[in-house]
Amino acid sequence: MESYDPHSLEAEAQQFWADSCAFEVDEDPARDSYYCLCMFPYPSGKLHIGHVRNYTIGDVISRFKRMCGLNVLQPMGWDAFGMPAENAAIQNNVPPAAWTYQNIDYMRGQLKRLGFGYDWKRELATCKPEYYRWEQWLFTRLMEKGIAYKKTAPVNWCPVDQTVLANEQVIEGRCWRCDTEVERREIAQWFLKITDYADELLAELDHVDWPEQVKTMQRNWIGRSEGLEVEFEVPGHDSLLIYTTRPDTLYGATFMAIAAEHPLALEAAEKNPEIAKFVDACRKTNTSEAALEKMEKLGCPLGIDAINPVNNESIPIWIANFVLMGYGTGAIMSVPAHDQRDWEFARKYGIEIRQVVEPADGSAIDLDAGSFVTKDGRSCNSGDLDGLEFDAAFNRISDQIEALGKGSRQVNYRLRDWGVSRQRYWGAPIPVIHCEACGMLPVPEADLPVVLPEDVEFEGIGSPIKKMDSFIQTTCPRCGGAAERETDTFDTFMESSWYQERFACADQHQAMLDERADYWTPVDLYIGGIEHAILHLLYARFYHKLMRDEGLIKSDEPFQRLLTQGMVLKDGSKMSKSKGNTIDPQELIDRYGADTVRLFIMFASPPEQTLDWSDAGAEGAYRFLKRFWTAVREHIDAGLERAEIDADALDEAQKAMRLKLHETIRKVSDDFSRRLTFNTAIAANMELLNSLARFDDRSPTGAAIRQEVFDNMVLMLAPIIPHVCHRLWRDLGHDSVLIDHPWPEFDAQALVQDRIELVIQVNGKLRGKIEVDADADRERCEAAALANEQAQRFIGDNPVKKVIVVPGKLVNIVV
RNA sequence: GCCGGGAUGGCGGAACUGGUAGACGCGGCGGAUUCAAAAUCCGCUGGUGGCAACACCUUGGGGGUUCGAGUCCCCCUCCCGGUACCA
Repeated sequence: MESYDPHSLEAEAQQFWADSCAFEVDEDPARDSYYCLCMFPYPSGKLHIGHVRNYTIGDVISRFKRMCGLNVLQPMGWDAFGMPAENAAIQNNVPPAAWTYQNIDYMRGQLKRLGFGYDWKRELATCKPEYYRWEQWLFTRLMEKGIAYKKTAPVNWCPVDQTVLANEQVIEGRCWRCDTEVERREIAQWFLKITDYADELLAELDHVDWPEQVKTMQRNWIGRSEGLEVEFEVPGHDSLLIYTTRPDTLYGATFMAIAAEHPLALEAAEKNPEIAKFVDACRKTNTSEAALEKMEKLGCPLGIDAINPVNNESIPIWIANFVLMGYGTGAIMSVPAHDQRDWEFARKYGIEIRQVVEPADGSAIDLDAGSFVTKDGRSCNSGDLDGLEFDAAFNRISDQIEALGKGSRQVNYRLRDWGVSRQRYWGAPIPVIHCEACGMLPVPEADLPVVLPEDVEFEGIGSPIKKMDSFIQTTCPRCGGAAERETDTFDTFMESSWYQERFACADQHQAMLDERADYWTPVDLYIGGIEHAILHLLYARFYHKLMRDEGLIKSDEPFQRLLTQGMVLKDGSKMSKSKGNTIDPQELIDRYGADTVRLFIMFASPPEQTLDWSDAGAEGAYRFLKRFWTAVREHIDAGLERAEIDADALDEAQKAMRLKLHETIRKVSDDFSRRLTFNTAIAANMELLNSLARFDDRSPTGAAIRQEVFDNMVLMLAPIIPHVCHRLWRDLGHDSVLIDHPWPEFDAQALVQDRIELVIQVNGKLRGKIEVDADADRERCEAAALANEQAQRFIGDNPVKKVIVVPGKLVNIVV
């Protein structure tokens, strides 16, 4: 008998798909399309096991949808710009472009070896000018619309390396390369006004078929709030503008806090060395929110007071290290009695804590123990707000402030505008020219793309184009005089925000998108890691709306349905190169073949669940494939005569075998289409094979049932283990092409049962099982249960209080 | 800190709508086959007690709702992801 040889049969199947261009698809208005997209990889070197999981899920669903008759598009490309290429360049003296293209070639080979059904003619890499030129083009349009604008924002600065650091490059407040304490620096950067779209981004979450947890995270991230903007006068200086969602607590404001970079702070620092020292110390911190929230909260009195507009009281202004200039107005009002952070700050510095909200029942609170944070109380110590509940107090004080001309009601968002400038080399150049005379100008469309020079040498750690005259020197598109190019590049989230549309028309070189984008998109199913739940998925939604408003596409949202794959962890933590715990699947592919790797990763857990990786069970997947192969081969080699199956003439064992088969088809179909739980679909097929191993009927009817089981198993498993199924389908005597064969349907008649099992419980505990006619009514089930010997034993002399019958399932006797 | 998840045998997981906890697989133990081993096949395998029939216990911890809770509610612990310049 021919033994299972995955490597040769996988090569053969892959050759067949390649020769027949099996996965190249075109727009066909007569057919329903299905666009299944997996988040494209960053070409870091080799595939890791998280990629294998992600892409196997996508391939399984794509192949399944194709068998359901849909016109399926499954493309693949490369998110090719990013920091690791620069780090590799610095370490190994290889240009980032060369390193990246080399990685792409290797990883493409790995993807092909795994048998994923991609339409490779649509392949794209975001580092190619033909791709990023359109991003540059859209950006110039956004500059003209005022959606792209420039302002200063904080970055992490290493004073020794003289370079900007990513948050990831700051380790416990220090530079990852030279261990120097990192400073915060304000520099001018480009932003996209995502806040203009905040309401739409919020509202349309209701129209997409996404996991509720992801929608919740995005809602919280956008963080819409209604509050009051209030102006506090500062005698002798510009007034302070603050925003609060708790204007009902204005009477409890006992200090103001401003950022170290605030003009008032800088002004005071010039005169007062104490303040200057504090302001300087405030800069020695990471810009990340987590770091800011967790660091010790420190303050320094400014020696200047602000006037609270509600009662004209003078309250001190403090510089606080937890207030950032870039976010909001760089100033906040502090109400220690009703905000925990303010409470801790006030206790530390001996600032007054004044209660202005009391519990609705009038009971006392202990402000020595902590702040009292609630919207379910009543105002007190607040002038004419006293006794009012939150909404009434909010409205009365807001009316008063507005009447005084000291502020107005405002809707605010936690969401901040998207900073897209990076002071790095390996990214798409920002298409802007600086002219002394004419200012900042977008690069004219005819001059696009602004091509990033790829043949560069890294001297030190900064971006090489920042000192490359041939790149920088240009002429002003308006006055024709000498001018300089912007040397910052785009955030790599820009490229990954629109590739889903570009895949629909990747060969279009006259425009960013064409009408094919409207045929394929929105993406029917987008699959990728849960770690992208906020940033990438929010930016992509925003970018889609920008393209829509530019007339490039009709739909409102890019991804109709979202499947968030759980992280693949190793020893309980996220895999990363820096931790050295990435898992290379190549060894498993070499040893067992692609089908085993695909089967094993899909069997290990359901897609959305976090998976702590261990390859200990791979042998089991390989064993199943061998058993399956051997069972089919034995059936074929036996060559027994097969009869037509006559459902009415089957014996008990034959009926039971067909019942098991059709139950399995029903379950697996549901797992594939609704639940997306491939682990249970595989388990059901394993059970089916186990049942078949015990079915040793050699009669013509038995052989026909065995053939029916194998045909259907091959069809059900084809999306997961396509290579071996491709081969077995042919060997089972079929001329058709398996990938285009319709998905099997279960035979309802085979599922009909005469007798079913009922569970008997006494007081909710399992005490026995009985068999009854499938159509037995409540009374008969109850009577049969009460008559059961086991049940009797546990009922004993106790009176039966109640009997609960769940039809078809159980009888619970309550005593 | 804040936001979102998670916790079930030695391990990965199953239990889909509140109804038999532990499907399926790994590992382990025993057996068949073999000169022997690998491979393969068959059986057993949550814990405690018991010769056994069987009983009791058990889904991170504590409380609650219910005839019945892994599943729903409240509180807590630990772990994971995100936290705007990792992608």
